[in-house]
Amino acid sequence: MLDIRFVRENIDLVRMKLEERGDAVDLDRFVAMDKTRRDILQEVESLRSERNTVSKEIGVRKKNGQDASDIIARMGTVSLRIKELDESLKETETELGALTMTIPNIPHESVVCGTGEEDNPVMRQWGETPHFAFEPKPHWDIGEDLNILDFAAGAKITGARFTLYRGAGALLERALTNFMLDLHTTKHGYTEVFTPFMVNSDSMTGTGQLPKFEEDLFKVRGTDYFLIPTAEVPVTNIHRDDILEEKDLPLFYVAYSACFRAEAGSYGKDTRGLIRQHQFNKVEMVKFARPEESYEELEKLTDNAEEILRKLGIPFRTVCLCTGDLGFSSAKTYDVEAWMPGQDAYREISSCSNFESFQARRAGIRFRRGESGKVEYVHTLNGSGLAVGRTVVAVLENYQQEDGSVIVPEALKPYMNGVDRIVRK
RNA sequence: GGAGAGAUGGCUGAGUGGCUGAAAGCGAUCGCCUGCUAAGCGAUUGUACGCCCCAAAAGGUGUACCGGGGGUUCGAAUCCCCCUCUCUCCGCCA
Repeated sequence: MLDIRFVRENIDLVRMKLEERGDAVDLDRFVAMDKTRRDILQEVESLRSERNTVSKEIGVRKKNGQDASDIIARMGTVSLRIKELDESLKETETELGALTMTIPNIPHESVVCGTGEEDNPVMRQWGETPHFAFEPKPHWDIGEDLNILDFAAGAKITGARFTLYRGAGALLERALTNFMLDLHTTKHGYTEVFTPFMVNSDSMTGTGQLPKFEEDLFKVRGTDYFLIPTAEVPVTNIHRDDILEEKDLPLFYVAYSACFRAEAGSYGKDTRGLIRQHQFNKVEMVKFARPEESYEELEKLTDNAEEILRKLGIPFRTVCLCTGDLGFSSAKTYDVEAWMPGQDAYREISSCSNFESFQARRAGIRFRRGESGKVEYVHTLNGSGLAVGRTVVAVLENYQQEDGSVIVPEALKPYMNGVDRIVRK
């Protein structure tokens, strides 16, 4: 959610910035509704003021045994009018609120203009892509040949886009999760949290999934609850409606969670393998920062994600999403893309974003400036550190051997119960 | 799932229709006092939105908010209805 006053006062700038994203937003309607709201508000508030004053007078008269029927009758009319105005105010605010909720964030000035993925500039690249003396296999073949990934079983148990991990596969997923959590908590200064995997609609609204993207979510029948598409939602909402102390900022949280995505509209995309699942595991980093430090924190956050890949020895590149590819709530996003030899492509494995005050405003997350005592919105940031399933993919494809086995990366060995090579059993 | 008790400011806790944005205490901040510390004294101490002023900040002013929503009334923290959450007991359960 943008600052309504900022939009009101910088309407042309906002219009221009949103056009860069390629989104059509009816800002004229927004401005008109905003004006209507303030007009009604002024009228109803002055009537309330009158009523408050006169009601006191009624109280005084009654106490003194005087007659007050004339002003009581008058206030009856006033109250009726207030009720009418309240109703139209509510209507206006509901509509204005709905409209406001559909306006995306303004891209940061450093974000390049573009229309899609192909326009994302590559910021850096790390690692040598491995050379194979044989044709590298995609992970779905590696996993099935080693009997550690069972896509058929996942489909039988649940349906498409669900996978059963078996033996060393399940161990690998768990090892990666623990490796990531340990690195972020012991080396990068994050506090680990473990959250509910279902959240209510207020939480989903706070981080921007609702109301616009309900079709991407799984809703729990008969409740107001949704399965989380990312731990970003519960973790960011830890501080919903809070006023934090400046001295406590920045706050760093890391959380493992299962993530659930309906993947509506992605039919036919990545239908094979682990890349696009309805359920996957992810370690998520979330930060709450002062506005003046949030971009520095974004760089560090992205580096924290990249560090996992460097330690695992997996080549990657980092791109900065252009205006046309930027997510709804984000002002700036880096995607970290791991090299997947079996698919001969870089694939997104982490997405690190600065939301500035966009989520904070929706979710009411503020902080008190030490000196002035003034209350301001914090900046929220988050990034995957990393998507665990996709990291399994990267490990399998980068460390595959000609005999079909997979070598366990050095950094992961302490987590693999002595398994240093995954072989068919 | 059944029965009961609750939800008020940073915290504890008064408040059953008007003078209560909310007593009192604690905490916090600033000042005074004081060899130091403690004690004492005084002042300040919520958020949101609108309007005025304004370069901005500050300031002024109005409205709303006592878990959430609706109702009664000239007027609701206070009365009525619905919901949520917390606590206690019983049942069930990993």
